[in-house]
Amino acid sequence: MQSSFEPERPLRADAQHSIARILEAAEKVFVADPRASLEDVARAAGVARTTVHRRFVSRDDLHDALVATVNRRLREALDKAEVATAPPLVALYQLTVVTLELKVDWRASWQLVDFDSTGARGIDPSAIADLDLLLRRSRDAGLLQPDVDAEWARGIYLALIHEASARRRASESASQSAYRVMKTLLVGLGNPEHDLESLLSRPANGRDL
Amino acid sequence: MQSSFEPERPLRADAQHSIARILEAAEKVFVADPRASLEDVARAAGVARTTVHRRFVSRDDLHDALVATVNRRLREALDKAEVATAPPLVALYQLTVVTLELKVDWRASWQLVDFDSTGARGIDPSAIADLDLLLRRSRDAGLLQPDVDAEWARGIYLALIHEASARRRASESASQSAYRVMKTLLVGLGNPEHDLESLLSRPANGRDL
DNA sequence: CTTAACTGCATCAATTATGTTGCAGTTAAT
DNA sequence: ATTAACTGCAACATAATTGATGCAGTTAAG
Repeated sequence: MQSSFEPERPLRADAQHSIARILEAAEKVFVADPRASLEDVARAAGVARTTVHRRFVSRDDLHDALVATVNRRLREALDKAEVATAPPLVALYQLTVVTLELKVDWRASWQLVDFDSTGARGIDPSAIADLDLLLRRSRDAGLLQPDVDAEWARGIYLALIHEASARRRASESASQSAYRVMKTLLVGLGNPEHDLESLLSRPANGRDL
Repeated sequence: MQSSFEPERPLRADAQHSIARILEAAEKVFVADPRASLEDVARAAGVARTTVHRRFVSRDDLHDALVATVNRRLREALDKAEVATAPPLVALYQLTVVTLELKVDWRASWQLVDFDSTGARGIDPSAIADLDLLLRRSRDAGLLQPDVDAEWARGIYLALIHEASARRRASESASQSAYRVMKTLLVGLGNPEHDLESLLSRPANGRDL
């Protein structure tokens, strides 16, 4: 929210309920069309358009709130997975399951998150830190390649989750999707029978492939 | 474009030039803000707003044209890579290099493409067919796992390219990025020293991880 | 129960985006 | 060189969106 430092008393229960409904409706509507009007959002939320404006100063404010929602849920997911203490593979798997659901349910809001900033639209830096911690622990446990690039690993992990959530079929359970992601992350799609390591042995100059 | 079946004579050279500049400007502007107005686009293109409207009936029409541009370039990339005849690994690598550039230069337009449709905003079905052909050839050549899911493989490949293009650094050359993508696609990020195959041995139920 | 908060509705204001038209000047194509 | 096409500019029209306000009725909270 845009308000400087929230000095106000807590909102009444029905107001909080309105906010929740508006956020959920905004997510639904913006998935279908990011350019949808706030009136569309209000209609989907079952509230009057003025209520949307009362709760969110502007469209930007609403966007900020959606990003905040994603950040909050991501934080919960990280905490739930116990990234700092659980065995890396277990934590990675748990995190994958929950984050998959988060990306399925909050796809449009997720896209509003700016992974390169820490402002109102930025990603929670502690979330990135926790994710990196988990990946580092995975590497140190011998799970990931010792020389793996941290940013690339993080990006790939999130990209795989994104992809899995995008083409998640009704027939596939969350755990199956998570399994897919983990397997692709760790061993890729290559045939283990084939000696791919030698085929890919020229990191200095990719032209040699 | 929206026009039903283009019965008109070819456009004059300067008009074609305007169209090209507008499309490039639209790409630039929409990367920064998908909600930007057509006036912003016109300004960036160095033409009058009315010219934009003359060349593109509506905002939707402009979007269609951007999608068409992506489809055209993708087609060129596939042809250039000789996906049907070149050795799979070579073709895959060539395609990766060119598609990486395409995604870097036309990021916003790429996002307008609907991979699940074949309409005006849909992806060129022949492009998907060619990509699938290449992946099938790769699988048959023993490069990919024999039981790999076609849709998943295609999605992952594009997701990796997307990720690589998103965090492509100035310091990294196109071929280096392509190498990264290929390696991750084929062997993942897992440590080959570690017996990951056995860790990941329960495809039926991911919970057993 | 009392009160303050919240909502819906109607209304108004201001801005912005979209799209069209006419005209004068310029430019590509034959 | 002639002509048709194209562009910029100004002007106009319209619609959509955003945002604010007042008021009456309802509801949560003490």
